[in-house]
Amino acid sequence: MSFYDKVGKMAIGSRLRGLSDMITADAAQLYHIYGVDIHPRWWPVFYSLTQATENSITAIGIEIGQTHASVSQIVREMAKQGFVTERKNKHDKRKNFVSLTEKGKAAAMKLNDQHKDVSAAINRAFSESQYDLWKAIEEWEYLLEQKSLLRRVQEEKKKREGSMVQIIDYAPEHKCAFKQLNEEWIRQYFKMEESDYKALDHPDEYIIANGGHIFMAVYQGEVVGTCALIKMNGKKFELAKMAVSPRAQGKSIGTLLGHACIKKAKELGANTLYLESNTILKPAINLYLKLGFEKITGPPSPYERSNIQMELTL
Amino acid sequence: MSFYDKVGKMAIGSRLRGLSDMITADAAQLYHIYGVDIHPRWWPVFYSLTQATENSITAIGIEIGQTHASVSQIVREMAKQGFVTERKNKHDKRKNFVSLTEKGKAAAMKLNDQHKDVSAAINRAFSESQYDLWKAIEEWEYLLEQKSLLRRVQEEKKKREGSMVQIIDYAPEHKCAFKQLNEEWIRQYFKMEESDYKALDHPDEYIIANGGHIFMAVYQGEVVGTCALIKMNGKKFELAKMAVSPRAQGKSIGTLLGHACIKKAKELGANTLYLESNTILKPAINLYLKLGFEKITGPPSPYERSNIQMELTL
DNA sequence: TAAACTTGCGTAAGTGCTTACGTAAATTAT
DNA sequence: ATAATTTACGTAAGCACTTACGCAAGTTTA
Repeated sequence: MSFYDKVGKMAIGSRLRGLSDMITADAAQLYHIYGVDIHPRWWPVFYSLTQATENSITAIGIEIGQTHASVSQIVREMAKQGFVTERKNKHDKRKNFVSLTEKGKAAAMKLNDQHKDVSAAINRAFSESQYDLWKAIEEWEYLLEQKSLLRRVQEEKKKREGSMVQIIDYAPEHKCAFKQLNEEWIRQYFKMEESDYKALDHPDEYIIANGGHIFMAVYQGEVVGTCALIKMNGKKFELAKMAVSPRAQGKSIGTLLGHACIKKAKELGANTLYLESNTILKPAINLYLKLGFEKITGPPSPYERSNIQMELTL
Repeated sequence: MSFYDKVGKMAIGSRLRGLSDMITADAAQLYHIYGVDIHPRWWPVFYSLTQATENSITAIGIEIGQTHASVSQIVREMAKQGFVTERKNKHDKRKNFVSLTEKGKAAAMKLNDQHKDVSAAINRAFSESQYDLWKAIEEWEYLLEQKSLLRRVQEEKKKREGSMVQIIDYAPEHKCAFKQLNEEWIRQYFKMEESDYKALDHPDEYIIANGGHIFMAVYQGEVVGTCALIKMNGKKFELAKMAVSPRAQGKSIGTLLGHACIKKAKELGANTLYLESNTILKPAINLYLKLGFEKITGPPSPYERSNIQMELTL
């Protein structure tokens, strides 16, 4: 079994390149057949110069879709062989205008024939083929323009890693992790407050014994996130103490914790979920919005850092 | 209008390359995301070494479809970074066995995840697309394997040039060209004989006045080929004095002359065409066979160089 | 009107492969 | 058993581009 088959379609890049090489490979011989002693890479420049009698380096580059540096090199080589002449522009002395010499024009004539024949050969190959390579390339160019391969892979990574995250119920051995995960982000953006210590040091009493719930997110055997449901009254719970380790970000762990909390709240008979946050925590606010929370104006919060309140009706 | 559009499908090579670059462009960043500090081009070697714990340079090259030189370079770079170790083979001291170090194995683990995600992303892109790029590439690989682009272009060239060849009737001003074209090839392979001079110096008397016919092939204003029909008796004509200038070969001029002669012979009421040739003139014999002539054994020829006789029943 | 920026170009160096070539070891032929 | 060939590998250089950088000439801004 070949490498391509083993690796699968991931090798599409190499394969495209291989086919391109296959097509380009004969190019050098081709020019020989037509009796023009030029390098294949000169062709686009030749073509460009037959369209406009005179053109500047950069303009040619733009036209043929290459860099000015590449054109500059090609022109130097062509000039050495006497196919083109260079001439500084009078008005703008930076510009280097290039034009075909008589020898260049003669070669261009022959290249024109070659262009016809190559086009005909390729068109014939296209008509022989069942799958439309041209359209397929166009489609992929479009697809990758819309969303780069990098982004596509990142999405797959997130999905795969997300599926490896387990959301489990809080247990006494998580007490330390519960506090640490929260303290980490609070200290980064704000400072620890009185109410923080109450909840983080005594989750059993303040949250669970009070009819609430705590979830922990586990990734590869390590606790990397947490989120709590705190009972406010019979039908209303607060979503609080959500924290995800920075080392585990980009795995949609927040979303998973959020969904788990919403589900649990419903089970516990809640009809409303409430939360407090701060607008400088943009990714968090975005997450809450995605979960369906809406901004409200409620009673003042005991937390100093709170500057936004949100609610979700279940 | 872009260069690609102007040039048409001839640019398929560049376009393939462009797409390949587009796909490969993100590769470097990709590795960074997965926390492995390697060059993208190392990937196939990594992959190969995870399959077989230890392998030689050339064997890896064959597996991943690259040259041993390429692998040798990659391995040198990888070894410098401590991803692989090299070990001379005991039995065959030429061989250099390469294997992953612990660091290499750790990186390979991460690369495995990356492989999964990239494959998934690409497969998803394939499922989003309407035209099957993969099959299209496969088809083109096959098409070009069957008949290289070079040969395809040569065929188109022949066709185009053939269509520019005119077959005209002999006129007195062709006398010189008629002799020259024939003398050229006869002297190259054999020597001029008595009968040659008779026909070539006096085509009007020996061929035309005798009820035969002569065709001349003209390409770009120049006489580049000729062929004569010599009347043997009422119903039988000899196809003779066929000559094509070496400078005009590869344009199917022989075929065009042959067809013109066959058509004319029919018009002149012939039922049989006869010819004499020599088996060292392989392209000529092939042409005659293609025109429908078959080998016969007839009466001895007046030409020394003749060692084969052929006939075509009209 | 000087300073800051932009544009056009050339040159150098890098990229990821390849071909070409040289050397040593192993195998086969004589 | 020596010579000729093949194999395995490393190194260099080439290919067709690119990016990076520097310089000079133009243009805009303060």
